[in-house]
Amino acid sequence: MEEALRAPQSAEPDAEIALGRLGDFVGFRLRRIQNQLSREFAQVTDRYQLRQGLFSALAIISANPGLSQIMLAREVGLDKSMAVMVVDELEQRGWAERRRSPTDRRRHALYTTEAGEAWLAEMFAALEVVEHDVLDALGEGDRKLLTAILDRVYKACFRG
Amino acid sequence: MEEALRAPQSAEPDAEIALGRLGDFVGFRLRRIQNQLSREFAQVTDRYQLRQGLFSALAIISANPGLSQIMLAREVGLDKSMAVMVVDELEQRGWAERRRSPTDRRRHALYTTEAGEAWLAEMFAALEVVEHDVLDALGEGDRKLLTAILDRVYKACFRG
DNA sequence: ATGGATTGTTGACTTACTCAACCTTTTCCG
DNA sequence: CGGAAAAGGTTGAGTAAGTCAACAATCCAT
Repeated sequence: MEEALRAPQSAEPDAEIALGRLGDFVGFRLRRIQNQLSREFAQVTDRYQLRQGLFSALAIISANPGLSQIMLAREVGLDKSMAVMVVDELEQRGWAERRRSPTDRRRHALYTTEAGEAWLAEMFAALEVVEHDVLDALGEGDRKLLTAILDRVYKACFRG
Repeated sequence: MEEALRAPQSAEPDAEIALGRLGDFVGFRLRRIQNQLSREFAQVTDRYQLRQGLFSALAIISANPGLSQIMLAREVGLDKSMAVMVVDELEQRGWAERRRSPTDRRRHALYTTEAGEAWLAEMFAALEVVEHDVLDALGEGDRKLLTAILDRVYKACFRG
């Protein structure tokens, strides 16, 4: 980007923008990356015409069959009212279903359908493409290191 | 988390929620953490009654005096119309000002005011408190490692 | 000097999210 | 047992953030 697309009229300090003290903060770097990644991810999901969060919700359901909506909401960091809408849409598309929990009739136990699992596999493949550049830039070792560190950060977020 | 806060009535598989294949993706971990961090950060900024993004915008302006609104927008990942509103509010609060660029009269060159710098210092201090738990959980070494890795990830995001 | 591109601005619109109220069901405890 | 309290789920109103298209002013090129 330093030498490509050289615009004619004005000096373009495009790549030379300084972060200043902002660079000392983890949150800022996280935000930048996550913004960019979710933008690329949105390009994929837009192709499928579905709202964000649908995918991760279904993935969580798939990994934890029978969990309740509140637990789902807590895990993906949404309000319980948002979880309702997400599950609504998952059900409309035939990718997940609510069954009343036999032990606690307040709860809706969530399960994926076969179609849901098939779509999940499709999306996981698409996601791997999105993250491919990132994972390439890191080696195999750094990738594991990153996830390990991120996990510790995550736990610290909720503990502190 | 495993044994603390044992709720009485129902089995709480709170900490035992599996990530499944989702755990293989960097984007998911980033999203969780960033959600949590920005929530804590919002508690700070809410206390000051200001919109999100105001702080990072002013920090960028402070580190790059005279930059244009479009460059600012590009750096913080916003639409140029959003940059207008952010700069509007920064100006209303007397923290930044627009001056017409002498070399290109289309541009607004952005500068911080003294009050803006003072508020920035205040916010940086508040931010350090927010990130304190996170930085504590990581050692000094891991913290530098994390920022280094995140920088490589960021570059990969824009290069690829 | 005419046309095309860039910067900034405005307004309409969409979406994600929060919040408060509510109903049902379960649990707690006297 | 029988209420009080709490949890799960649902709905609807309201808000904040962000996209998008159109526009005026300015700059650059030929």
